[in-house]
Amino acid sequence: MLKRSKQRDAILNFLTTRYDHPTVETVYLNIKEDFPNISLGTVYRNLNLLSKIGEIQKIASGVGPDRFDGNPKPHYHFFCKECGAVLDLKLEGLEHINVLAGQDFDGEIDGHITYFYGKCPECMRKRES
Amino acid sequence: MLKRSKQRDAILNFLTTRYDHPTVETVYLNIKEDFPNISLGTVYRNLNLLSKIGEIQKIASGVGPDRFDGNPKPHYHFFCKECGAVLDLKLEGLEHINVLAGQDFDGEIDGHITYFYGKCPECMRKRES
DNA sequence: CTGCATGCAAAAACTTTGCACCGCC
DNA sequence: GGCGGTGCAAAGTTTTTGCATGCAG
Repeated sequence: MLKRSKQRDAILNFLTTRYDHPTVETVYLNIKEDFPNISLGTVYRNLNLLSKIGEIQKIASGVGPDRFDGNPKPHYHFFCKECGAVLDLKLEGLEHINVLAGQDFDGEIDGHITYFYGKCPECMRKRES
Repeated sequence: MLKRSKQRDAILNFLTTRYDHPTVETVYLNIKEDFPNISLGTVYRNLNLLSKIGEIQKIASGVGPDRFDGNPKPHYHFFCKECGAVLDLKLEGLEHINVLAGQDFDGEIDGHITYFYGKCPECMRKRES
């Protein structure tokens, strides 16, 4: 029932070339270069669809628009408080915190969402100058 | 420069009586009982102000509207995937994960935001029946 | 008085959706 | 040709903001 489309292919393909976790708007503007008639609604629909079927990840920072990650494998993210950049972190899984959280809790802990924040390497460099 | 207002007092006071992390809308409707003329804008302004000065916490789940917590002390939250409830967790600080995250990262890790998700005690009970 | 806070409404920011049409299987 | 996907635009949701007025210090 899932039918392929050039637009969706292009969106997925674009996302795999970017490591800066672009917003919907960024995806839209870039895909538009190849598909001048594509609509924002289509980008939203496909981005949501792709994240639902697990081919990409949606990152909701809570500030500003959602961002998307072409890497579907679980990993952690870092948000720079200075420039707003979103970076991938090299970090082993933190499943053990689920256990900690469950120790004093009567419900069921299925997982967690964590993001780290601070100053990114680039902004550190700027400050030192 | 920070001038007191009855509305803000009422909002802060209301929040300290609630442990279910109400949304702006909920706060608005409740405060309205005592201040029928209060506007949603005022509630937003005060909630944002209070969280900025650290008297309350803003919880951005990424889905639906933000929620607010009258307890300013750092603690972790749990989101129930079934009923949407937001609960406080009894959980010691997880500062050690900041260290882990920083081990392979050239920037500065100042902190993290984590929330856990799963099934809350109440929804567990319902399922068992 | 001075200026922050409020109420009101408009607008901004972000996202979803209804509908007619298009194109793949 | 049937059905999912698209483009377009309208509408939905959540939040912010400009402005005149009100009230605390």
